[in-house]
Amino acid sequence: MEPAFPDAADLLPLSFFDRDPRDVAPDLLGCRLISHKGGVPTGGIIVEAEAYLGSDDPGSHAATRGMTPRNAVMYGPPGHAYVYFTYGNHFMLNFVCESEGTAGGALIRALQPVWGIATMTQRRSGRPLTELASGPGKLTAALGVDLGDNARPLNTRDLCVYGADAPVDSVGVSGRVGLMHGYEREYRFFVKDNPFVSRGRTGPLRPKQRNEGSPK
DNA sequence: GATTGGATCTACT
DNA sequence: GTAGATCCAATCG
Repeated sequence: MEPAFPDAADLLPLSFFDRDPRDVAPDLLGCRLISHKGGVPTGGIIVEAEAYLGSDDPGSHAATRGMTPRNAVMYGPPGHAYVYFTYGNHFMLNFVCESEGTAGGALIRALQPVWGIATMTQRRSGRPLTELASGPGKLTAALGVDLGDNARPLNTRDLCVYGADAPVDSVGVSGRVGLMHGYEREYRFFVKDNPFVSRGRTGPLRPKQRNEGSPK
């Protein structure tokens, strides 16, 4: 059955995020993320996260061109959700870190489903448990997170983060996934021996060669 | 107006 | 298991 629901007293204070993302990301492992979309609590344990810095990080949105309307949230106060649309179909969920005025965030890449599994399974078209949230786009779909959650504080009923119930067994570190620049930096943290961690890269990373004739 | 960007999904070997 | 196509928005010139 489902483990006990986290107590409100376990909510992470927003100050938890007011520091370097490289410290926040590993600390998020084992923490519990829960959403209340449609009145149904869904969520689980964070098992994979990546750190993104500000202007000094080539893999960050903030590095490309400073602040833009899209990534402005990353410069805002810590402890807020930074949700952004990509791939035309998928969302990415980040937690804003660092003090207001400094860009920084932790990207949540994988979740171990715990609460509302039935609902999440429906949202994921009946996929097996291990694939409900084993990826950034998958996990937002499972939780029902969308652009409406952008800039939302992480201590509200709709979306909140609780501290770790128990320390994680073993934390692994590796290079980040899916980046064309800055991927060599080892800012990716995950729980070792956990089947819910995303596989990282599978297919070729850069198709690059598109439109080979194929007139239409 | 044109190009870039990255994860997921589906089909096939 | 592997490979390729898809898809929408933001950014750039």
